[in-house]
Amino acid sequence: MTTIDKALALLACFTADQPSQKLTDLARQSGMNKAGVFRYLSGLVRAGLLEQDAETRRYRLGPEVIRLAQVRDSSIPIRSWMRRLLLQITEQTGETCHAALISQERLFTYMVNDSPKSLQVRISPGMQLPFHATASGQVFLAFAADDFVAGQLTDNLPAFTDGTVTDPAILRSRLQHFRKQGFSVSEGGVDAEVISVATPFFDASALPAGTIAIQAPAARMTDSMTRSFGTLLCDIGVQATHHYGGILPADFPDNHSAGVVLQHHQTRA
Amino acid sequence: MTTIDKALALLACFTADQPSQKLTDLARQSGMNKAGVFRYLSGLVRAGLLEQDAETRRYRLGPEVIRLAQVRDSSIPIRSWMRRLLLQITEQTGETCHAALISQERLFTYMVNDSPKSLQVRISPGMQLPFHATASGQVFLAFAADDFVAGQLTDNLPAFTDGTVTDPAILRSRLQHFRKQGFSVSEGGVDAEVISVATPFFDASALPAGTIAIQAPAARMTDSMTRSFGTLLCDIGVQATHHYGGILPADFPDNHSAGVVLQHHQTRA
DNA sequence: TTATTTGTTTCATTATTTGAAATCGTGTTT
DNA sequence: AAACACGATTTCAAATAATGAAACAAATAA
Repeated sequence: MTTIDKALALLACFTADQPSQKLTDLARQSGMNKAGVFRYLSGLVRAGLLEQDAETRRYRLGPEVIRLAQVRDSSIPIRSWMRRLLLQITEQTGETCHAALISQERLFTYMVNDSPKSLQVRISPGMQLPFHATASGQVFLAFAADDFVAGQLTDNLPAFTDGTVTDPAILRSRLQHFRKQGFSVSEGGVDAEVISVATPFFDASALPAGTIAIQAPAARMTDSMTRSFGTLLCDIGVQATHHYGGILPADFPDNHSAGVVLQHHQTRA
Repeated sequence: MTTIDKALALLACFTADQPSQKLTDLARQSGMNKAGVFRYLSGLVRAGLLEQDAETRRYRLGPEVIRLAQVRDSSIPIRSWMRRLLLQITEQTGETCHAALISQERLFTYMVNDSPKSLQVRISPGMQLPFHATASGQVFLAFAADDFVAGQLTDNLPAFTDGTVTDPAILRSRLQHFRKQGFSVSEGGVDAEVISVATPFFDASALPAGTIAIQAPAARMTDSMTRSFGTLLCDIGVQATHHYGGILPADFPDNHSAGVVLQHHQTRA
């Protein structure tokens, strides 16, 4: 492990749940020597990736990460078309929706579009989505590489509600189904009383780059609604893939024409 | 210079003008050995801060910078209130406006709100603003620390148009004036035919954290309009400072103009 | 006050970085 | 097809920076 890896591993410790950290905690969390962590953090501060609160001495992400994100979006724009797609979803469904992106094997919410009508979901950008307990995570796995899935669907998955499925075997069989239909439906995985429907969009290797999901209170959902939400999302996912410069996997369902159900050949397990 | 400094110096090479780079260019640009640059870049790729185009082998910023920016915004939110302020400005003035932030001694555009009426300015987020040639840069310097100003107002400043002022002495006297009135006005510094008006907002040390600016075609601007734009911006800057958790410098002009609606441009244009 | 915790610096030892040159890989020219 | 050109990647002994235990400093708790 190089010096750079060790220094940058500290960056990964900053999450929406823990947006600012003490030196001692970072040292414990990363298992590195306190003096070394101090030197790494100093370097990250010099580069503007972190900044240190003058009074509490706590570290938090610095303004340079904003600049870098802007630069990335200027060459690989996602923000503008994703916003348009999410607005479109909420317009057609009236429900809250969000987009998530993958980075370093973590799926995090990137953009949220709140439903005008209800005060339902408390999703905020930057949060990490557990793969096994969210519609987004599950549909991501459904189209991910096998070894990636194996790395995620371990034993001892945490349960967030009574309804969280933690059995890898059951999850795997659901993933197969989600892959066939192109979208996932998940009820009460993290939040009881909430149904989520999600679909992936793909990168140039036909691997999922992120997901787009609708979240609605379970009370007002019916099976036919989840189906039409799923169909809508698949269509949106195809558009997102196109904007992203990606390609669809060969077996991604193409139910673009409303109501027309095509016969699918099972091309891959 | 530590290994980390050298590795992270490469990150700073990625700008809106050069969002993707070849290894050889990065080596030349940074003055480092090609083999070392390769190792650094590999580390940055492993951390997700960069990614490498599979076919062109060029490096560009990776998805992790987006996650980090989201996390930063979740603990120090700027996006939501800044958007509201910019909308407010365009609503009251009808002109394009933008916000810029400082990072690593570079001022870059963070958010742009385009005027509904015209196709004027081609500012895009992530671009670096030269301090001496933009209204934003100048008003930033007007409130910046002396040694920072000294570092920026060197001899041999580049001229972008015939109207760009490059004489440090002249610039310094303008800064004094801008500091007194709380906003800057700059005509044709980068773009001929464009007038900019800008004001800073401040961090917890009463140093400028960024700027907010209006840009309009020179043709339809009058002195009284620039004055009222400036007054509006000062008010917005005070609000931004408050949202940002900063404090105003003691001499920041407090011209209470609340309620003044800027309508004259509509009757003239 | 003294004890305790947390952040920062020191310094001899150790392991990593370094960079010129060789190699690989791909696309281009003869 | 062979030779060439160009940039990316790997190698390896020499050079240098990283390491971490312990000392120190500064803030906080008892």
